[in-house]
Amino acid sequence: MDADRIVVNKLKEHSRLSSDDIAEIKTLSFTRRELAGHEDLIRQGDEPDKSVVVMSGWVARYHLLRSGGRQYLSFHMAGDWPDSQALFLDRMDHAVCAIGSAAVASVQHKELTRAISRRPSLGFAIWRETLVDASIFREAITNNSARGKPARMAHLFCELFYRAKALGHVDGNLLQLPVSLIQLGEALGMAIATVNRTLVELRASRAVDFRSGTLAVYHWPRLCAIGEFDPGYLHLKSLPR
Amino acid sequence: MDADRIVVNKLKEHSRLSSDDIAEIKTLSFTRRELAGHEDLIRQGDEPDKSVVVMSGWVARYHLLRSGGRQYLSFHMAGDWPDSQALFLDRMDHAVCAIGSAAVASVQHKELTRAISRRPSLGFAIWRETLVDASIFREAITNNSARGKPARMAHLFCELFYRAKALGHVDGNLLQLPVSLIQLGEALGMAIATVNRTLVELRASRAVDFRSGTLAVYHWPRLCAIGEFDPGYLHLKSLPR
DNA sequence: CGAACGCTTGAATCGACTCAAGCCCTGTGG
DNA sequence: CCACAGGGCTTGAGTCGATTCAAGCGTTCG
Repeated sequence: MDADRIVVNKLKEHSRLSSDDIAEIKTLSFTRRELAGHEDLIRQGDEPDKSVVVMSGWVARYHLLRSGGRQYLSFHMAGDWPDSQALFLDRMDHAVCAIGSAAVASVQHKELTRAISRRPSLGFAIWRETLVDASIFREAITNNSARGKPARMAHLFCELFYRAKALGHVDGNLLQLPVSLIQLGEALGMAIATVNRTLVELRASRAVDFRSGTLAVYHWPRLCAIGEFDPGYLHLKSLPR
Repeated sequence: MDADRIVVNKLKEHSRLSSDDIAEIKTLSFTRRELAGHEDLIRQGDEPDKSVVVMSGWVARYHLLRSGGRQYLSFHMAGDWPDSQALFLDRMDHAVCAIGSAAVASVQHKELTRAISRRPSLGFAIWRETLVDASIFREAITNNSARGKPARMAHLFCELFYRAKALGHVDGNLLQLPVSLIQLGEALGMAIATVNRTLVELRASRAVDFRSGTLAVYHWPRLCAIGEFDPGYLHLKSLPR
């Protein structure tokens, strides 16, 4: 799929786009780039001059820790803008890497700001995109701080599945999600041993299974219950299911 | 101080404002409101039609948990826009309450969007404000997920002190911060007993003391070291100290 | 003066982490 | 084609630390 199609599709999740907005998006020139697994796309401290949209696969944002470890902050799939913030914040306070092989498309900031100044409503849509992003971060704070381990993991699964479903990336009850248990632990703030034990526990609930890079949702309502998941914070206009 | 002065002062932290931008800000009509301690200003699920700037005291954002408890997400002092996101996200996914007695000033969204459409650069400044907000949330994820208890608490103290200093709210080495230990625990994801024990531990370092609503910083470099604090994520143009 | 709230502290419990060993699968080189 | 090395996953045992529970103190406010 073309980058502009993906962008329009994504922004329509939460914003109304006029045909002029869409036409403006079509004028943007995207440059495609393929990424190998674990490849860094942007590093902490970089001052990028372009913004990136995910075209396929997954990309993640993370903080580098003093210890050398990572704190994963968010996961992004086709349609997401993992560095939309860089448009107005010069220096990256976090890094972005590929999770499994992925592809992205980048636009020059200059082009984007020109488009925004021509179509302010397009700017508002992208702004809204960054605000949803912030909302997801808030939920992550609560998730990692206030919920028990099984609920925490279930909540992440719920969110990723729900977002992927909204963007049409779910195949039946399966979602390809090539994260390792180590990365899962670095996202949820748990040691790898605990990640695995929690996974075993969740399997026993017969609501989800995550193994070898595939998330299988067997019982959505029960999974939501375990994860205390309420999708309101994702601010999607059309709430699937 | 007038609301427009406070707003200009705050936005100048990270954005360049032209005299036209400032003039536009001065046209906004703010309504002042006094808040008692613990009073809710905005509730989860609300659909506010105005934005709020803190005038004095502290305000906090929080998620209500199923258990009835709270997860505090961020603390805001005079100059901050604790609900800037509500401009473009209709439904509040979190609540805002006063910490101690506080005052806020509100503007109608309509007025604000009108001002933004007239002065796009003003919109960019507010947008940047929301992006810094998101950056602070990201740091909170890392703080609450990856750092040990003393570092976690020290980091929060560093952030609040640094931000307050930048806005001129610090008096010598003292910062008025009327949060209870319970609230501190609900922000940092620790039980109250642990909060107190960690406080004792930090006192022993002779770098900080927090008691009866006052934060005293005795040794800033050591406090930063304990909290692994690097202010880059606050994206301030002029970095004090 | 009594009640309520917030802070403090100790003791016991529980859960997560670390450490360690072993497994499976994959990819590589002999 | 098989052996081996490495990475990721799995699991158990022991340790450590945070939580819970509980009691007591101080201050504030009605």
